[in-house]
Amino acid sequence: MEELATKYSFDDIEEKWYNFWLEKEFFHARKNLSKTPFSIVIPPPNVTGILHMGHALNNTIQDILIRFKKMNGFESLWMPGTDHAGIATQNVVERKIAREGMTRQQLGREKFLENVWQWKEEYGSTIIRQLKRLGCACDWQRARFTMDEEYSDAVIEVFIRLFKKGLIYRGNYIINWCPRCQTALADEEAPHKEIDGFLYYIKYPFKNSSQYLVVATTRPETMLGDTAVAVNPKDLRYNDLIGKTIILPLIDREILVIADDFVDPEFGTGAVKVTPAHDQNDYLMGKRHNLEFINIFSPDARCNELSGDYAGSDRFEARQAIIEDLKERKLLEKVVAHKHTVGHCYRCHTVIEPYLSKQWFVKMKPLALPGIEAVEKGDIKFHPQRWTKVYLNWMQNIQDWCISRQIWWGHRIPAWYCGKCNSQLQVYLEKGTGNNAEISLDEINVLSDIEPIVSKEKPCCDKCGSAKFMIQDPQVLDTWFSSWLRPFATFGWPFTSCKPHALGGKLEQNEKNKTGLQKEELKYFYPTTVLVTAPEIIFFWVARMIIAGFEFMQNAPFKDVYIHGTVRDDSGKKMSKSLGNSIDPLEIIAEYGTDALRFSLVSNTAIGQDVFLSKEKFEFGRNFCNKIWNASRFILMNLDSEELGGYAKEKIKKENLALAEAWVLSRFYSTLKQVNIALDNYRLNEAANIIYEFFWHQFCDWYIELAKLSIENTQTQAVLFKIVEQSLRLLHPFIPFVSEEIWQKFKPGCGSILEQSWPQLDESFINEKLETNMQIVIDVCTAKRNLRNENNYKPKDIIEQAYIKVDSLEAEKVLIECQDYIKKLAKVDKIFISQENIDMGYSQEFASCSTANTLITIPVKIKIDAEREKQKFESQINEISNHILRKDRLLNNENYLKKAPSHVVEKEKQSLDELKQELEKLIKIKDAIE
RNA sequence: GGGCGCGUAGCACAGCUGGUUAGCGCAUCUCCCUUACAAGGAGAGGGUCGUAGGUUCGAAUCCUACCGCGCCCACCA
Repeated sequence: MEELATKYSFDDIEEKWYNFWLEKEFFHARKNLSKTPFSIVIPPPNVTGILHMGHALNNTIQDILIRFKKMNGFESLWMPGTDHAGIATQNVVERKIAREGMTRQQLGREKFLENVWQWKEEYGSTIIRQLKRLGCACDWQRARFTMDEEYSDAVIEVFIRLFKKGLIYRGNYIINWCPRCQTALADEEAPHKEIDGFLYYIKYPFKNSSQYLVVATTRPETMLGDTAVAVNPKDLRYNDLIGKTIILPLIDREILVIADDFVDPEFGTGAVKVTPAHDQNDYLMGKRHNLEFINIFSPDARCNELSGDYAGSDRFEARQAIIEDLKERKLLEKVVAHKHTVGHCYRCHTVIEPYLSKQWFVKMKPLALPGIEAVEKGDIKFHPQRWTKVYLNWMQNIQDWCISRQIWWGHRIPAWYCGKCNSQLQVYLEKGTGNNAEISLDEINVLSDIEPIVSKEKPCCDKCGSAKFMIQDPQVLDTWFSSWLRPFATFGWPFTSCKPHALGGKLEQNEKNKTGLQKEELKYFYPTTVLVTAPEIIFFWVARMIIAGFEFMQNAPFKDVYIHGTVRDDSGKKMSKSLGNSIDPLEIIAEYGTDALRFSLVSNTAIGQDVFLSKEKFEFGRNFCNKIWNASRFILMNLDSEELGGYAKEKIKKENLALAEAWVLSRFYSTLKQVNIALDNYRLNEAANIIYEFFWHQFCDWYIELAKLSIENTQTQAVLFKIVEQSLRLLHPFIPFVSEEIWQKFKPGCGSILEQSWPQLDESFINEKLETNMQIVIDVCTAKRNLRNENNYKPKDIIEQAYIKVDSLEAEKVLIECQDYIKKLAKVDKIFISQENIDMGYSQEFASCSTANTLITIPVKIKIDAEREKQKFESQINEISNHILRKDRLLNNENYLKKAPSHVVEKEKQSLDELKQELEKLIKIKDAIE
């Protein structure tokens, strides 16, 4: 047997086993009708992503479930992949080329996209490599990227289907515009944050009058686009002003005072400036009152030619300038500090500009209905349950989804316009920019007035019949418009990519087979079993996947949704790169090992609760891995290395077992039982902690120590072998690397631990009586150790003998049988066990201590302080008397006896009896001290 | 404005549908380098479970209010 290091070293081991698993294709799942499928679709990381603690937690949870189910005989599929992450990736590449002194506009669409693809090839798999380091058992052969050809087909197909159903439309609305990314954003992509701003009170003078109306606004710069002032019709202060004309300061436009219920008389002055092109509410008011929509900004949020003297200045510069100018004209009444919420771009955090533009939308209300019903009926369950409400609330109030983005990286919208038949597009054709056209936002707005032909391939124009002048819509789709198809698009749905092509219009045979197989696999694995994700993307992704599942597959995409908590630092702040408080999982892996990271993470994660982390917490997992390593090392050292195979076969016969052996087996199987329940209910932390407790504090602390007494014995060896080998299987999903490494030493040449079956629960080993008996032994040992510690005896003060007096024949029997255990664990040479008056034998040469069934005395060479000894027992007596008092009262309570379940009462009675006995015993002992 | 979560030992957390004397880890203190493991072993101390009511035979657990902390959603300019 090779010498093993006394410290577990994870260097080299992790990569070695990961490659081994890959080579053996353990992560690859196939349709297998003899097995039940278990499948998970990974929340696809962005290609720009690097592994952070949130990923580490999310993927560890999934990996545990995947490995657990695989060992339980399921066909376990973990479908991986990455998202193209339109805006995020485009931003990264734009920054990169900016360092080279270029802009994407200078490069042009085609060249820029080449750059992005290049970047993706180079860096896009970073996160995949990192997931591998984490040990993820993903079926990498199936990895799909949202921009893969096959996947893109699904995206386009879905767009076309929804369009044909009338569920995709174009509309002119106020959308969230990010002036930095220069694209529209969905509502979910523009989270509102509270900011400290000001409320500016501005005087709006009436025409031909010295009077004015004061309006309050947080964004004075938008006044350049004002086309009315609104008051509440019920507001008596302003009633007679309705219909009057105001001269809009700075720009000298005549606007009217209108009446609208929207206006809250309580807020500000009760008079609101109305900017229909730059505010959601004002837009609606504009519609109601037929106001003019004046867009004063260009897409980069600079004032445009409609903003008079301010043209060309940035929106925030314009704000300052306008304030100054208003002050100068004595039109600024006052400025008050004011907190309000403002939308921010979820990618670059720039303040959103509400912007009137023509965009593509998905009509969500009808699509959401089956997804609402499924959750209400419980066909899809959230864990923990509370997220159900969050989901339902969003689904029931769902807004139409803005899916067009004015960026280049993404799936291009399959809408076409004929440049020949639409005179507005002539200019555009003349530019000769064709399919890779770079179209400005204004031009997009022009396009939006033209009826498109929606088609995957370039279509022929309805009017002129030619495809020659067809121009494709330059916009791309929201990344989530591809992500929401993941549970089925990853299987090749809708299976159109093997279209008849050049070769005589026939499918090649293997292509045909491939499609057939994919269809069967989709049927087999869909719906997937569980989705594991963070609360942040319930709306972005979870809800939309459910919608897509019902719309395109007529079925929910998964049955369970496990929402885990957010990873926070130990002061409760969300871990993020920008806050600089993140702990890099790769650093932890390097320092403590992957298994330590995983085990620490999981044992710290109560279901659905946020996880608070600090670096020290990872020592917990590391120490445990080391403990497992050393326990295994000890066992290996004592097994016959030539005969390892024999231990595996050795049948353990219950009737021949010594108490400790029977006990540890009983403990093992109850542990297994509890672990199974916990894992079936997604309570991973509980499962981890139960195994931890068993392995360390029962198996190692007690059984291994006792096994040393009979380590030469084959049966002891067989028990050690069995427990450690089976425990490693339980541990494997949590700590795959170290469990494999050690398991291989116990069962060399037997494949992988991952192929082994999960331990079968054999309840016949679970025996309460036996656990009680073992507890007597444990109590005695603990008491003896205690005696020594509490009196602070030095070794020389003690004569290593113990006199144990027991109060029952049964306990006596157990203790006599287990003398050797006590000698070993309590460190005594001689034991005298007797069932006699427990109060006898006090003397100043003996220290004493009582347990539930015994009184233990040990001879010491120094004199016992009788007073102290007496006090010790007195305080015990006090404590027990209090319990007795309480229980007496309880058991004398008629209502209790009537209403409490009988087993509870029985237990209570029994416990009272025991306490009374113990009290009696303690009193006797105390009285004997004198 | 609505919704959700959390306040349990110095710190960070468990405690599942209410039922023994409320637990784990870290930290602290004492002893021990006992030939698997000092990343270890043996022990100890430390909590009126945020506050106040209520329901109940019985409350950390259920209800109500309040006080703190955090998150999410919402068009109050």
